[in-house]
Amino acid sequence: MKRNSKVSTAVIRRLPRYYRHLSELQEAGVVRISSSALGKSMGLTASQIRQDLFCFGGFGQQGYGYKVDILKEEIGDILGINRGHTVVVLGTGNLGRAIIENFRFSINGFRLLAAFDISKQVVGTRIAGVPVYHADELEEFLSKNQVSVGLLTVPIAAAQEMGDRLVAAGVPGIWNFTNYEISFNPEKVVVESVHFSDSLLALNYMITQRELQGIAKDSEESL
Amino acid sequence: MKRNSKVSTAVIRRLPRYYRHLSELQEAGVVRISSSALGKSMGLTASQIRQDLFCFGGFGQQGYGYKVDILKEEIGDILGINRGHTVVVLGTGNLGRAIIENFRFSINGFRLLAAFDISKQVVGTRIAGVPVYHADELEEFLSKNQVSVGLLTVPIAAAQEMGDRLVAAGVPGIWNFTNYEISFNPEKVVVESVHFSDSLLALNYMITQRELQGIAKDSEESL
DNA sequence: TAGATTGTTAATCGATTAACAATC
DNA sequence: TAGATTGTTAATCGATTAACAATC
Repeated sequence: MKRNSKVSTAVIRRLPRYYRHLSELQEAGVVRISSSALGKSMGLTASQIRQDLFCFGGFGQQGYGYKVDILKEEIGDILGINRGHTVVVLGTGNLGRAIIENFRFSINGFRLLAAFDISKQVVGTRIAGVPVYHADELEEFLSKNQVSVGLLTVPIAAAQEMGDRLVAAGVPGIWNFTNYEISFNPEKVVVESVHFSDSLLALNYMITQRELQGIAKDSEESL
Repeated sequence: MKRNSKVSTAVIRRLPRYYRHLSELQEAGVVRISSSALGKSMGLTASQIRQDLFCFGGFGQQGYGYKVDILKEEIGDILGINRGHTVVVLGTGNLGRAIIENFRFSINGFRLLAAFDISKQVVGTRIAGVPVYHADELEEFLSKNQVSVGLLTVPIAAAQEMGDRLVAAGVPGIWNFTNYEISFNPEKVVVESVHFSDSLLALNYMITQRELQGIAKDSEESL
């Protein structure tokens, strides 16, 4: 597999979407797809899809298109789905619990090893089969287990400190669900944040634009 | 306020980040900030920030910079935070419940009016003060209340149908947390999706790149 | 006033789209 | 073979960065 040394973030952000769409196609029993058909269903141009895949080498056949299962497999490899990566969850409040119980880690190539909290009520129990340890045991656990990603769902006040402890223990990835701009040495760790409020505010902007256009249109009509 | 008819999505996606950073600055008691200082703290260039704000007209003072409170207020207005928008939540499983209990809607300019579900155990109760109605009552509620956004946390199988019902009732925005590519008439509704798995897969890609670089480096060193 | 920093235009860079030869 | 569709280069478009006059 050819790997362009520098793949743009725009392409990287599209890869999971490709993977998801190809999974849906595969489930629907689609065997083969052309770049133009895939583009139509995803709202992208055929050219862009071919250009994106070209970053990693071609996976199609000229005159035929792409085999859905092969392309899905290849993109999965590029995303690192088969690398045996692992997660621990820090914080088992509502959100942490919801993710533990509902998010299909295995489908995304991750094993969920454990959760950590400080509440006596949950420490020592299991959530959806996942053991919950006391946060004091974090370092010991990390020294005994290869952990790829720490998922932060702790209260904002604890976010930076827990993150620092993960980084200090050599965890290479942080998946941040706290609505807080935690900051780490980018040499040591990759941070991916899910900011619900950024998402809602962007939606709010788009709705507002519609409303304003509606008003503008109305006053035009009333002229 | 000058509104460029066409503001790029790249700019729109940065607006909530500006808003969040300015809120943090305000809380920290910072009164004034220059584009270069804000850029440094957000990882953007000063030029980009000035260019972004220029889309909406200038909010700063030459030779001085930007007043944090004024800029925050202006960006809040651009995002539509003071427009009295409202939300209802569809689905009160773990994730829906977590969002209802933890997400600060009011800080983002939204009022959370109600939740809907089909489970007898929750219908008729309140979650964090929010009434839970039966999904059958959705249309009646929507006809009596101005609802701006429907938050979808229903099971995938129900996502499209519930979304269609929102759209049919004239709800202008859908905030989609189901990991499913629902599709609606873009003339009628704006959809903003939060795909946890896309986020984790992008993180996985970045971690994998690090690992591969590490290996490449190791084998260089061993030469 | 002098210094600082914005508002705004121009230049550069990068991403997307177009085009087409290669080939299945 | 003829038709279809990719891989890949070139052209275009848009976003970011640079520059600097305006002005606080």
